[in-house]
Amino acid sequence: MASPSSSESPAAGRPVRAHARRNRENLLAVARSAFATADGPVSLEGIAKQAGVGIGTLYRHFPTREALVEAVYSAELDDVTGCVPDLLAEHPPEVAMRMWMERYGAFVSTKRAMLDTLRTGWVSGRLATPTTRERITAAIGAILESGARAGTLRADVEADDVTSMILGVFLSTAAGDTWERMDRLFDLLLDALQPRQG
Amino acid sequence: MASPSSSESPAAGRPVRAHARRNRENLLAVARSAFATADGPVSLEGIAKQAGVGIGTLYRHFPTREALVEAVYSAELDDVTGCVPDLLAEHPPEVAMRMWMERYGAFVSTKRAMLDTLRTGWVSGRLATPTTRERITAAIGAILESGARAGTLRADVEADDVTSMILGVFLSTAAGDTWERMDRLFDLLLDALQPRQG
DNA sequence: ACAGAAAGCGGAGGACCCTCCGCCACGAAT
DNA sequence: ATTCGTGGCGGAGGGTCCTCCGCTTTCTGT
Repeated sequence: MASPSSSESPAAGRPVRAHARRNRENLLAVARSAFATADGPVSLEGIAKQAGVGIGTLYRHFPTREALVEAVYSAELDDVTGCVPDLLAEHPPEVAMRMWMERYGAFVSTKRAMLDTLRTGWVSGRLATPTTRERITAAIGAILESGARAGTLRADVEADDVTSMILGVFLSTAAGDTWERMDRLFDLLLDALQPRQG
Repeated sequence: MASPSSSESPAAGRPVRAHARRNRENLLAVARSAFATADGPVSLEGIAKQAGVGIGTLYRHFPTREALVEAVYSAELDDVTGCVPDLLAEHPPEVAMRMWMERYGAFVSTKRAMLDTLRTGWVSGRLATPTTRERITAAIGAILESGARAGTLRADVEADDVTSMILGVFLSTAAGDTWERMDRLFDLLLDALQPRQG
């Protein structure tokens, strides 16, 4: 459009075509806002239309609803996993763990509309997850390890199991309940992570 | 069809019409088998067709997918809740609790195809649940109370929170994982139910 | 510059979801 | 036995999901 040959970004990732990349990002942006705003179910055809592309294009970039949702979810996850070092620097591990749960919970609360899709994707393994879940598990693993060294969190728990439990809390909690209830469940979970006296 | 006047059951529940009742039961039976057998998603239109009724009839009896699923689920739940007294009679409460989780888990494993629908219904409150969930919570409550009296389970936990956690374990567990993983998660949960030493 | 290849696009199409409404037949009342 | 009211029935219809395929646009080689 502008210059004669290639002005877009010659040595970028996979999408060679410039427009393709743009479409993808556009789609992602529209989807993010749609999922964040929507109360009820979100129509993919609506997202495509709003992004000014055909439904086929949407499905080319994100082969399943799950893929799209995960892409949106994943894009904002860095804030959540990134704050672990800070938390660990400022608080003892067992406190950091609790605070991080809270943090993650707040994040997920804004993603209610995606939860079902995410669950399905994770549980079915259809979301070949070297992606999201492992990042979460890594964050938890870091806190856990730190707590194990300090002796304030038990050392014999797999981080991925804790991921499951936290995820379980989200999944079994309604959008209306939110605060108190989720807090109690997290407290319960944290009790389970105390070092065994035996 | 057989006798001239009313041979069906004159003073039964709501459905006055004999055929209506039969349709309902038929639908339920087909649905049960469909959900139990199916790998992928289950088509309601398929169920209706297989039961020899129109889709409208299915929706008349079960206004939403959730209602149908819950009806199927609920029908078999008595075995699970009913075994609590036996368990408590033969084992100390904390052991009974663990065994019951296992029992419930085995039951749910055969209901994977319904899980998403059930979750949505429960969490959204659309399934005005004087029904299923409360029966589960009552069962848990019984064990919990017995454990509190014996001093082997903590007394300061709400039964409904335990329901949530167990449900969470189911929801965050894949059909493939099943055994080991669910066991570990239940162990974790049980640790959280130990009496606090503080 | 030009032509050929193939990446990328859009939307028609088949399946399913749930709603809505006109018709049937069951059963009661006469 | 006949008639009437109404509970119950079936399926058409509008919306969404995802797949598939023919056309367009961009890039590459000469």
